[in-house]
Amino acid sequence: MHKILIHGSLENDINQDFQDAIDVIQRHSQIRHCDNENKYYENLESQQSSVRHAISYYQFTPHFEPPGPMFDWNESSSWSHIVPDVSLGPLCSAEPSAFYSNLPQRHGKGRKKLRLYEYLHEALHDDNMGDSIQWTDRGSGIFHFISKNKEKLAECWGQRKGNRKTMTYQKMARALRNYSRTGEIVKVRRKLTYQFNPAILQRLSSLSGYSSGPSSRDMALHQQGSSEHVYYSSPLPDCHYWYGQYSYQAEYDLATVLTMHEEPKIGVSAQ
DNA sequence: TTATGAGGGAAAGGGG
DNA sequence: CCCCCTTTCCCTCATA
Repeated sequence: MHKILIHGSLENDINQDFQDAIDVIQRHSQIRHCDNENKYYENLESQQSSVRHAISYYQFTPHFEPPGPMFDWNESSSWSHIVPDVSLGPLCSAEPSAFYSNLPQRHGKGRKKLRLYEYLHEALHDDNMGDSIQWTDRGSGIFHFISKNKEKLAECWGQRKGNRKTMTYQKMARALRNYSRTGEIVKVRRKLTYQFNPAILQRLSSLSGYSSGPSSRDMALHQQGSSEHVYYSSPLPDCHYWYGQYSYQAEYDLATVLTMHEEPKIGVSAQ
């Protein structure tokens, strides 16, 4: 875990983050064998309602379908190429970056409005947003915001939507919290860290063509995680696995989620 | 103690 | 008008 080859300004953030991740993993590798359930129930007391909602939602929706039809932009969009290192200046421009500027009009047929989780997935593959949002573990859809620049991403989101007032991280995070009820994204117990629903992630990935062609940014992150190979060995969990393991999530912290891939699955998803 | 992040109620906004 | 998905505001709580 010594050498991390990251270019430019990301280095500090990533190093710091990676260090934190290791930290957490080490700290929790000692307790995860016996403490997962305890942690869950412990926290359930404080957030029971929303978590239960999420759980029951999945339980009664074995084949999870995201609410509503998805956007219909196809993978021949500009997603297949990555702008290497284009600076956006202080913030993103009023117009969406060149990277995904063609997306909005691709929503013509079905859902018209871009959803926040879609935007975040875009940003995750946008080099220009690398200082604001990054994959923590792409394989399991875990990502985090960079504290220092998270407001930039929020502002871009707000501009994209054409909101009247400036979007802030706080407000964006409120919207993110709404997802914990419907399940598109859940909170991982680590600062600024969230996780896509695997079904959503899969769809976003296939639509964006990113499952096959990682950007340079992804490669860098891949390298970051390579010293802990379990990061990227994660198969796409099925929905049962998701709600059984992750969506309680909320109560599992990053280390638990990540290390879970090497643990035998707990028999929660039996149904 | 302060700063920062997190959680969520409530109501308004705005598109479909 | 209703519903969905936020957006906006605001308050409380947790923790580093």
